[in-house]
Amino acid sequence: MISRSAYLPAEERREITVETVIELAAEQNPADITTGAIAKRMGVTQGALFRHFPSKDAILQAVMEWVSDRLLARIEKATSRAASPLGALEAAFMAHIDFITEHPGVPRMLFGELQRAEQTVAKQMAQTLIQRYGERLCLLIADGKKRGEMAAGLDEKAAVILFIGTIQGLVMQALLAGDVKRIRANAPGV
Amino acid sequence: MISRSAYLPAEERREITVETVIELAAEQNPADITTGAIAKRMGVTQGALFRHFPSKDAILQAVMEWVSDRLLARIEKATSRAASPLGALEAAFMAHIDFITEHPGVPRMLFGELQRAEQTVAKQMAQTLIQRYGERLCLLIADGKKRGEMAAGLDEKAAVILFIGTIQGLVMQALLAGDVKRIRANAPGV
DNA sequence: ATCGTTAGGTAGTAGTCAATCACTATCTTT
DNA sequence: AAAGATAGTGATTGACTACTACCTAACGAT
Repeated sequence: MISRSAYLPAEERREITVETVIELAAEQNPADITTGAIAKRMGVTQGALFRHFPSKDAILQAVMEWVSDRLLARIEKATSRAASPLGALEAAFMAHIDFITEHPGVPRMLFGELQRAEQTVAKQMAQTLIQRYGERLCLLIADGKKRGEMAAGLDEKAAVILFIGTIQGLVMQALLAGDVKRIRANAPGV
Repeated sequence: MISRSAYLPAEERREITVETVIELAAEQNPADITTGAIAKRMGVTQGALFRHFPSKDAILQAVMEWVSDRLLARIEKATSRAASPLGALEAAFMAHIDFITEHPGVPRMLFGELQRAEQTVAKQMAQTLIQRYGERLCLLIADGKKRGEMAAGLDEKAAVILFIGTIQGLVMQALLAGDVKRIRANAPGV
């Protein structure tokens, strides 16, 4: 069959919706992505979205789930391939940067969620994502200290803040320059 | 006169408005601070705001101006008192952290502005603020290299990203924990 | 081929928001 | 004390939002 069917199955629609939101987040403020804008980009009417999601927040929730799964999986994969803890950290860093380069909307959505006042489910997911990420890094650093790869006096929590902060800094620079590719160019130097 | 007059002069109202916005930004998502919420906090009606500002964006613009002036002045003051470039960097770091601790809404507003898609005047001011800040740091680092305080091979731009990124990281941690004081506690360690 | 199920369209509703405007209260100048 | 100027009120407007109810078109199993 060459021609696609006019209707998509529900699961596929949900997937496409999530990807569309991340796509839109790369172009505009995640805070004012409307359901209308999402639907328009998908080539459907606005009301159709609510056949697959009970609310807008449920959409954001699905997005955070998507991000969590993919990002953590990539980090896991990258670190497991590395020989030493230090190498694993570097691999995690580059994997993270690669992920963001592919999906520039992701850090914006994450930060946007964290900014929210109400404790939504989506915000909770963003929080646990970063928390789990931090723990993973903490383990790597502890491991590195044991093997003598890193200074024993190193404060692990501070190091984690530095690690994530550096990525945030790169993202912010890209936000300022409006240029996503610059991230990749600067990353090795840092 | 003990009792205040019922009406405030325009200049004072503008000042209070700006401070109120920063206050609100510390408690909720800057993106959805409404003119109604600002007015309510000030104890005036919503319409009254538009007697002193032509639009909501003009209010945000005034806020960014307020932030720019105060933050840069503090950094300048802190760095000028330091004996060496390295000491100046440390002083700038702590001055910045202090400023954020006093006004937790500031980084949130800054980041919120940078996220916006449209090129508003407020966004431009945020951009130039960070740009000028970065240049100032760059000079300090270059100076430090000359005096041999820092490694000559150090990439200045990367170092600046690290510097600002670290502060961003601390802010994000506070955002996660919902605890502003933690910033100050962790700062020296980093 | 038929019929129940599911995806999507159409056309709304209720609510919120920034901005406006006619009016009133307060202050200042003379 | 009168008059003009300024600060603030309160009601309203129009644009935009998430969400819904009802209907139609396509699908899939028998």
